[in-house]
Amino acid sequence: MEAVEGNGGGSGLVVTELSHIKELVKQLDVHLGGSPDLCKLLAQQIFAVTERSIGMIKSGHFNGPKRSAAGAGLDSPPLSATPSPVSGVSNTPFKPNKKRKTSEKGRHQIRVSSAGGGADAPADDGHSWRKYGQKDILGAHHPRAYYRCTYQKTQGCSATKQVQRADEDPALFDVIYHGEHTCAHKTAAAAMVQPAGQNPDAQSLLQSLSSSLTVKTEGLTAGTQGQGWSTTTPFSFSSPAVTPPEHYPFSTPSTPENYFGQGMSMPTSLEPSPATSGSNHMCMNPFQAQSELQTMVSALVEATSMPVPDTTEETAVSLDDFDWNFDVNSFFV
DNA sequence: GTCATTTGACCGGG
DNA sequence: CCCGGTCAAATGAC
Repeated sequence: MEAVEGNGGGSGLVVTELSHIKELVKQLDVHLGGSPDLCKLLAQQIFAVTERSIGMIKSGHFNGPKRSAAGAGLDSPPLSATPSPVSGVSNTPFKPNKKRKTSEKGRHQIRVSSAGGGADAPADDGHSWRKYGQKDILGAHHPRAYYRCTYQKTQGCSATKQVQRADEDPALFDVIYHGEHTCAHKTAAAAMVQPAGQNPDAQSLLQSLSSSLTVKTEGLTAGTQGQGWSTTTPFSFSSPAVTPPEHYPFSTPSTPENYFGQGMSMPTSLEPSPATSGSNHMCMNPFQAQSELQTMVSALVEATSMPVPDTTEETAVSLDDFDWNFDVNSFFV
């Protein structure tokens, strides 16, 4: 089989790695046994993104996001986290700058589905947000909502996010995260800290998974240089237990069913036909996909290392609900 | 009463 | 001047 054209010979390896990921996740499901459903949720996310990546690579269409914001000049978080505009209270009636430069802390854009279908916003991402503004954006069909961490005032958390419904598909939302959460308050999903490893086997698998992802990303970088995307995925997996990125796309502490009940686009609808890839909203380029994958995997690593909270052993659903047996090699026919 | 959301105004970069 | 991001008063929900 010849590798797919479009981006060097790296794609073949990529697909191989992706199929490997799926196998690993499968095994993970077995090893996790009575793990919380969050683990399962994340595993499903990994599956979905994996398939997306494969689809993109196969079709050779790495159409980036409409707005080049994501791939532009991210990262470069030159601190300055401690602004010193304090003196503003009292005498001086003059207001501080209401606008910040776009060179804020690290940004991270993701695309999520609405929860349930009719929702007007993506579901909880594990943090408490307070809406502080909404604007109609030129050229966009839907307004953009601005959120900031609920605990910005009490704990000085500077995390913010922007949520905007996708132009074409109202079920999808573009979420851009700014800054990192410094607040200690998180919901169950995001509060997973690193106690003691309860499932060493699973952790081992996940670490292996992480390695696969890293290799894959490198392959893509080498094969598709010059596309205009900046490989801005500063995720580091050198240590499995070190602070991973907090903002991973999905997480539902209370009602995880919402995601996969119907709103989530599942495997069956993920592989339409390569020919019509133009009208599809796969607005993530491979690097973004890898970013999502790595983020979710890191969350999984955390999840596996936490003790079972509420002996909800019954929640051990099987991943067999989805077609894990789909053959990656079929893409190369 | 407290807290979150709404909404128009304001600010500043491009 | 235009447009995106933020502020803050008004309003609503609990």
